[in-house]
Amino acid sequence: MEPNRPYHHGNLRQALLDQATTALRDEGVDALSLRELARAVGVSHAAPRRHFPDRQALLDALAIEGFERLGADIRAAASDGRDVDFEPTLQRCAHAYVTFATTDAALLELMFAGKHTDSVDSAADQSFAPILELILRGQAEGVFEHGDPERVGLMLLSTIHGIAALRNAGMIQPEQLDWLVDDAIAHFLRGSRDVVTHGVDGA
Amino acid sequence: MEPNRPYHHGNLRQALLDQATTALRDEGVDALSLRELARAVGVSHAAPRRHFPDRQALLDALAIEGFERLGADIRAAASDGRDVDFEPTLQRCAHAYVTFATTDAALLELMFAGKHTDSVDSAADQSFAPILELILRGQAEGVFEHGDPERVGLMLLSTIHGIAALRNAGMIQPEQLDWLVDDAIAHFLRGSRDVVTHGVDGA
DNA sequence: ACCTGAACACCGTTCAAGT
DNA sequence: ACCTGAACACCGTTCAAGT
Repeated sequence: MEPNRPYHHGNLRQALLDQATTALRDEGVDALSLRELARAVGVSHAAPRRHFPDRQALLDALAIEGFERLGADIRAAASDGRDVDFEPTLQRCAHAYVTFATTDAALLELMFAGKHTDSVDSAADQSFAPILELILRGQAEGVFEHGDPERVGLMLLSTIHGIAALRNAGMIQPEQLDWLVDDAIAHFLRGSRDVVTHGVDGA
Repeated sequence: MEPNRPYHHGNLRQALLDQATTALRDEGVDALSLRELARAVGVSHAAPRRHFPDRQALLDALAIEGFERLGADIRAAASDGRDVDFEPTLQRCAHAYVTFATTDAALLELMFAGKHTDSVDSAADQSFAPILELILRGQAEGVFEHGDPERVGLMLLSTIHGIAALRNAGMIQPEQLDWLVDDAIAHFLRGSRDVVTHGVDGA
């Protein structure tokens, strides 16, 4: 829309990332080619190189954007009803995670592929921070399982992530999804009946 | 070694699968090319097509072999001490799962990629059968969490798989792995209280 | 039945050259 | 600084042809 941009874009980098995000959702990782991205954006096949030295750099950037969006989704779910009960807040966060994970399954795989650089790792830490905060709050209120928050957080994350992964693998059916997430949350709460052991009662 | 085999192999299919398994472990999925496989096995680049119509067919076959091996590993862990306590048996199974998953991280991704055919799904079901059996036994003995075994099984599987996935993504450190798995198991047991707190020393 | 060899379309990556 | 266009090596897939 501007008159004097160099060739085609003021911001080729973001245009490529946006196009890649769509293509990733529609076609999967394997179908994601730098050449086709360049074509779709209207630029020569060598142009992306200025912004992403190789294909992996593009994938890393996508993963970082993914973690940022995931973190924002979780944060939104957490602050949505900060003034109310702990359990539904935690549930909203978990469902936000699973919704993200199932909506952008290919992106999720990318984010957890583990081939990425340090910058991706720190983006991941950022996105999980609100979960840790929530756990601390739950422990302070006495409704969440005790123990080292770091480890309990990894445990909760593992469970929710595992549910999402099994769903994306087709091993969990859509109808089971919400149930399982709520069960998983209940597993980590103190005092809400028969979840693990059966909690509260003395002995 | 035989004198009169057609060109190079009596069993090209298995030779390709074996080579692929090694390459997968050493180089990852992206580096897995049919042409290089054919080369490594000493056959023309078009030869694999008789056995695997396309690349995905090879990946599916690898996934099936993976599930068979995983199932065998779990079954071995389960029957290793069938006559002793339930908890250590379950722990051995879970550790077998995680060991498999972290040793063959790329293969695990393939197995849970979800793009595969029905034959892969049934192989997956087969490999998880011993877990379900074990849960039934644990419930009968009254030491394992109650509830629909199908759902509790998915829950347990999600948790263990999630731990393995986060480990492969680099978000869980090697030293934390065993701890987390044992904690996860304890989470599903009845009567062994306050699992994730600090366990060993008296209250 | 099983494999070969050439061919096609596509890709990631590189680099001299343009503006 | 940012992009183009040609070039290179590699790949998956196809198919007529060999044994």
